Amino acid sequence: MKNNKITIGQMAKLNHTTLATLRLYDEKGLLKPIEVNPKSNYRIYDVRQSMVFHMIQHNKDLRMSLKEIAAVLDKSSMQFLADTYRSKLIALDEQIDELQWQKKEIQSVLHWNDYFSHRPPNGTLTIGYIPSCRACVRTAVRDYFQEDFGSVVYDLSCMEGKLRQKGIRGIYPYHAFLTVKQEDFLAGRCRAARIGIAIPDDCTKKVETEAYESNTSACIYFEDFEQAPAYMEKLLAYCQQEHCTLLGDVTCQIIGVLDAQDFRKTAETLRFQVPIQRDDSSAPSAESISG
Amino acid sequence: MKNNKITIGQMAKLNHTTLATLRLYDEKGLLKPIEVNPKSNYRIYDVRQSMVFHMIQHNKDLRMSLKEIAAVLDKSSMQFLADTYRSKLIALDEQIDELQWQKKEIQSVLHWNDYFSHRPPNGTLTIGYIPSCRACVRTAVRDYFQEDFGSVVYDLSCMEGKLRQKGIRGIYPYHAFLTVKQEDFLAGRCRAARIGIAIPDDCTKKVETEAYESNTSACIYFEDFEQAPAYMEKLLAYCQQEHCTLLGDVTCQIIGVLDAQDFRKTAETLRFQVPIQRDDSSAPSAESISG
DNA sequence: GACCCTCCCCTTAGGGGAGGGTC
DNA sequence: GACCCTCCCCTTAGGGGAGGGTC
Repeated sequence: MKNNKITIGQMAKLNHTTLATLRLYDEKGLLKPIEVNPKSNYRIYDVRQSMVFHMIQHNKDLRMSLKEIAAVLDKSSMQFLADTYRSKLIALDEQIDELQWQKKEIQSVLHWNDYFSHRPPNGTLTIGYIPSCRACVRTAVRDYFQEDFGSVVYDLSCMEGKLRQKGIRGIYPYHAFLTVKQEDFLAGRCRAARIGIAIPDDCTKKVETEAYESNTSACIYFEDFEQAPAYMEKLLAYCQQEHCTLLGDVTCQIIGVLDAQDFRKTAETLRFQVPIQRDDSSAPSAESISG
Repeated sequence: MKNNKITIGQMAKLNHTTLATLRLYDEKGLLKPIEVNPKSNYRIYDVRQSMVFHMIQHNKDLRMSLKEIAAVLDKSSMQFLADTYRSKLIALDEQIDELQWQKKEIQSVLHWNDYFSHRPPNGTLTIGYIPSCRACVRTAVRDYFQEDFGSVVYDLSCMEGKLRQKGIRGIYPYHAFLTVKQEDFLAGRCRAARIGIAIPDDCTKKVETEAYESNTSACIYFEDFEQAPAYMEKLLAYCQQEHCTLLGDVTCQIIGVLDAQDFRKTAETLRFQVPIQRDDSSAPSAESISG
């Protein structure tokens, strides 16, 4: 080390970096050697340039791009540095929020995964608790049950696209559903009335939603959208047999859309559900549907 | 839309994405069209593939790479998906910690920046508060004051490299210092005894450190390392004039290392400081150094 | 005429060579 | 012999063309 001069190899070793990095910084104008041998092109650095290297490295630790770092070096202004850092601080808070969202989202998918893995088998009839939610809902412009699941997917994709534009993401696995009016259900007509997507609690201010109260529902699980009418009939029969009074419209809840054996294929997992009240007296009441 | 079949353009519009993205996913095997016209190579998708696209998009929102997503699709296993997500959760916590560190680091640089901008001018003599710290310290193997600032930079870079390997970063702007023994100071010998780097409080367990207590010090600010001996003499004269009793060794604190006008150049900003007790009585005590 | 195709070049921050001079 | 040089290719997730066929 004569006059503080060192070779690129010594510079790299001193700063625990590589030749490629130093050459890149030279090329990008971040850190140029103080001297270049004109015939061999050998780079010569001053030891004190380690300080500049440390500054660059520190700024990289703060996730700044080389371009941003170059701008700071070019300006060489404390004011500019402070301004840059202050805007970084704001961006950092947003990034932390983003990571928190990702955590929450992963946890909710893990929960769904667990739920899906333990869902009742095809055809199961039950009476169960349905939690409340808020949902973005549209009137069905076509009768999905007369078409096929593709038309449901199409309309849901359109709706999800609009939700995304409003900053609502993570609607996977689909918290989506169709509804069938109670009168159609009773008449055995499997006809879609509305289509909806449940919205996470913290996003309900971003879009217009409707409240769905928690309730006790009679449910039937099934796995083929085309068989929906048949399963709806079974649910109706079940309600009659169990002496249920209907308290609202029927929902066709979409539980899963991907084939559990091949995620690249679609396979519906569905549940018809209708809020009910069970008649404990054997004598049927006026609203009872037991025939 | 015949039989749920749509063109690549319709698929892109439906999912608010681009042709380039769909072609890339085709190439990478993430999402292949159900059909390709053999003579025109036109891609045909099934609307229901939107569901697969949504899954891909959702996983991208969770910062998964296309390779990771492809692995999930290839395995098509709920167990594998859950395992992937659980390891993501752990990684996310680390990333959040990292962002929190960056915030803290930026705030500390902003604070330093403010301090640096308001530092007393060259040659200022003061008596002031010096906060406590813990530092990683080495015996000086050469006398920096007889060489030049390059040798300080060299040794600090070596020390910082070792600290980095132990996971201690962000030692910028340099919280570094040299020390001079009290006896040398009194004899007017500007000779380095030790070299040290202050360690952030939350990292003191990662490396062996020594405690430096807070104190009241007589200080002199200066800006040229080569002039250190002259400024040390001035500090000594000041101590005598102010009837100070020395309470420890002298520290040559490095305040800044980069040129405030050109961040690519080095320019030292320094402060000699020595812990003292001021003798309020005009009669000098035994330890007093007033001549 | 609108839509789709396949190249091809570009972006970040280097890593890892090959082939050839230099201290 | 160890060190350094300049290409050159590679990685991510597409964006933005050009030039040419297709519905």
